[in-house]
Amino acid sequence: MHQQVFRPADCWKCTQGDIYNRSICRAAGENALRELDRMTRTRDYAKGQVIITEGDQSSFVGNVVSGVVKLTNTSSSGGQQIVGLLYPSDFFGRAYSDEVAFSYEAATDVTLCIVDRHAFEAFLERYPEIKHELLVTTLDELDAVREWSALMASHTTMERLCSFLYILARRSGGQHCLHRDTVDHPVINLPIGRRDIAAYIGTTAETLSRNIRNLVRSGVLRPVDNSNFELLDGKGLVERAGESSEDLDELTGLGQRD
Amino acid sequence: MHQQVFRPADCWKCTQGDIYNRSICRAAGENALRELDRMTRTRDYAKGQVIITEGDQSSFVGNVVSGVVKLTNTSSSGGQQIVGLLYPSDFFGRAYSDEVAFSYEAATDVTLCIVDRHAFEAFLERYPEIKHELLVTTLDELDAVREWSALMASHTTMERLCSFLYILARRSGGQHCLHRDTVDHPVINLPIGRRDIAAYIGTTAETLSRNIRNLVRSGVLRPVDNSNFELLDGKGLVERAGESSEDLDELTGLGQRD
DNA sequence: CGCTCATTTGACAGAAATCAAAAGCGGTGG
DNA sequence: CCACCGCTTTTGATTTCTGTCAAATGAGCG
Repeated sequence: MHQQVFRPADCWKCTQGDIYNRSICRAAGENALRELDRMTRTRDYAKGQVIITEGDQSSFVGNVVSGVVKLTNTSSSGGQQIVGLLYPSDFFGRAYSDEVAFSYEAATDVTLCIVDRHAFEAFLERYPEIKHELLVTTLDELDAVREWSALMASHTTMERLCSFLYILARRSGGQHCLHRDTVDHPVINLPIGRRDIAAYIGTTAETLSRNIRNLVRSGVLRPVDNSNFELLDGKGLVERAGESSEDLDELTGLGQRD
Repeated sequence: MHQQVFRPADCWKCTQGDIYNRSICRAAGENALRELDRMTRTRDYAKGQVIITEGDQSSFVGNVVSGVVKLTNTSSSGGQQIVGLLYPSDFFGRAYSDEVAFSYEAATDVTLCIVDRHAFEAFLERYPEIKHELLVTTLDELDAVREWSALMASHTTMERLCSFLYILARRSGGQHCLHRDTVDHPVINLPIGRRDIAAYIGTTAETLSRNIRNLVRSGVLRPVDNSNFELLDGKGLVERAGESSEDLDELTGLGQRD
């Protein structure tokens, strides 16, 4: 997935590669990185494993190193609602709160770089520049989530689906984890099941299925396998999203910031 | 709206009343408050006036003192989409960014307490405890917006409308600005027009109108005037929202944190 | 009062949810 | 390797809901 070799002793640094440059530790100096090395450790979760359960004590936080984590909100009625997807370099968990508001679940096999929450908070006090980075990151993400929720207020399912796919295309294909068949035809990977996607974009699995079929029939997508689609007509996708690509680009930092 | 008399020279303090206790300056000590007094000023905007335009340089930030501010996202297609509502004590504007992502517009006549953005950022460096408060506030708000966006993924318009109304009931009736006819029948005030509400909850003005009518006919709401409804059956409202009131309560800090 | 704009209402066509059933996929164990 | 099982996804038929167009009503304002 990444060319880089991951070194456990070097977790938060994660080399000069993608993750380091995008996670909050890009603001960390030598000393801070050394400290982080000592206090963090990596942990793997198999697809489907629950990492943190909604309502739990917030005991650790961290970064996604590889794979995709899904953020869910379990409504009292029992329904599980997707609230966001976390990609490599995204921060997860809840600092400065005793309780976590959402569940975190491994959407694929994932590797996380985790750190005790209280230790991390103490660490932030020692390194205000990193705390500052966390604040800026959070503000950016807030903007992104607001924009996302505006997008999800689109009237038709097709608009919402295309917005979702466009963002996925940029996250899964454009930044980390390059998967391309040809230069102009990125492959969009759907890391979660149809039912989850449907709930995420506010529809049902049936309607979602029909809309995907329409995109395939009209030549926008070509199915590779059940969870991978080649994007043949990016322009068509954007048109159907009913938004300009600039607007959609602002959202690339979907699950977590850019 | 508030019994308190607002004193310009005392803006961020805003007296011992509601606003002070809920805004980030609750973390401010004596010295910080004195400084804030000097650097802030209040400004009134008439209903409909634009406070900050999307894409503008982020030149000032502040707190809502009275009234309601609507946060909008202008899509490239020209459509204006409501992204959130800001009530008294809510922070507005964008710190640590040169550009603002959304427009801020006075939904009612409003009074704001404003401060130059760079001066405020410099101020935060001098008072880390307030910067900390801003971080915590932002994290809380992020959770709230995420939950809101999950709510907006409800399938039917009625569910989304009832969730919206429930939150409004708590914001406009429960916390500041108590308006009650009887103990159990709060009055819900709609600070924005139908068209805006419709866009906010992802439907059209026509469908919204029909859904409101249904709520009135089934005895959940009683119209007081065009923008105020008495909530006769709070339980019915929650049932129709398809969520438990606990879930909805977490969202009270809608536009901005709690 | 007459103007404009917002909101409501009605009629209708189109989109989406629902119910029911078939097909596809992934794992297990023979 | 194959058959079987449970699960997800797709498909079809039907009903309900929602968006759209058009027109009437109502509210605010000079």
